[in-house]
Amino acid sequence: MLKLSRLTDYAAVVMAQIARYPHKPHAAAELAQAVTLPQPTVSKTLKMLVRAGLLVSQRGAQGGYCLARPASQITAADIIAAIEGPVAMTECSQAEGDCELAATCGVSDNWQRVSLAIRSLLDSVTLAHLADTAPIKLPVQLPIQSISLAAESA
Amino acid sequence: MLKLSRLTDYAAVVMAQIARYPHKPHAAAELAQAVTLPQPTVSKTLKMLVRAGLLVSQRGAQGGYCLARPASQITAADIIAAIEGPVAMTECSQAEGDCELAATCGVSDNWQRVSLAIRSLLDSVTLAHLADTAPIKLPVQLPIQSISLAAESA
DNA sequence: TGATTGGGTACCATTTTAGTCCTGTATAAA
DNA sequence: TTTATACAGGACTAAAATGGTACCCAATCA
Repeated sequence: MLKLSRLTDYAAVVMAQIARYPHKPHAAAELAQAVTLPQPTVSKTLKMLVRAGLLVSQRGAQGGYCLARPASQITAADIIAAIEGPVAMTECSQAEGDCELAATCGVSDNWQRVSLAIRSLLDSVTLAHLADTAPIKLPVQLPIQSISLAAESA
Repeated sequence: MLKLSRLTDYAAVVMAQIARYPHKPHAAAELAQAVTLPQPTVSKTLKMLVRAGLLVSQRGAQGGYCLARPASQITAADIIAAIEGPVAMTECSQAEGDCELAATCGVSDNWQRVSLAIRSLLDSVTLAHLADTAPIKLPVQLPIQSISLAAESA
């Protein structure tokens, strides 16, 4: 289904929640309550986001989590990567030379292009967009034939 | 990682292989050999593709698999859907009302838009493109601000 | 009639995912 | 200085998805 994992989904929701009140630290318990999810799970997600550098944490009383940078500078791709690792549609599009089928498959080049296009789409969507209740404006897909700018050839 | 499952990858490779020689039926064993994958696995994949209506099969001696329609009318989204089910990034973007967090999450609308954009990207890539050894021309992502066409608001 | 080739299903092993818990450490306030 | 608060890290378990295989049946053609 090309689906995000559940944790990634949680991460987005939690990040959005923080983004809406960016000026105070948010404790895990508070966030868990706000998004009605079990606390340990939310905690786990938060830790991953810190390790990825998207959140900063403050220990101790009155501590909690804050965005590491403005919501407009955190992308959907960042959040996905924080939980699931780098966005890549196929095995071979993440690391070079790992796929010993490359010779017979003859599809990898084009998959990688698709992967890249999705990646750049996700790069263009920021947390500020996600957290906004108004709809994001996304490019509508034009027919391929009408597009002049092409990916570089391999 | 937002990754395709391995079977989906196989499916694309196998479909591309058939697309390159569209005029004769291809036996599972022949295809397995061509793409150097175990035969039972290739068979399984082929069966799924038939059930999804992307391939037609012919039993008996000299039988095999053919494309159900021209490669230019089979999309990447079709292939993915055949193996993994409909393309949808989040739980709530596939079926309405299944996500009881919708009230607190406040992100679902925008995720759905992103999901739709990816979907239309995948709809625009055909098997003919994938099977082609020349690079596909894909739209380069423009900055969101510069895009005038917006998704309909909910 | 028998060889060939796909169809369907059930099954198993492995990996991934989700979720929980425990113990340790930093911080702020009393 | 003490104590309550809150994050850090890792281990562990349960459940689900995934990948792969095997088996037997049905259709087709020579």
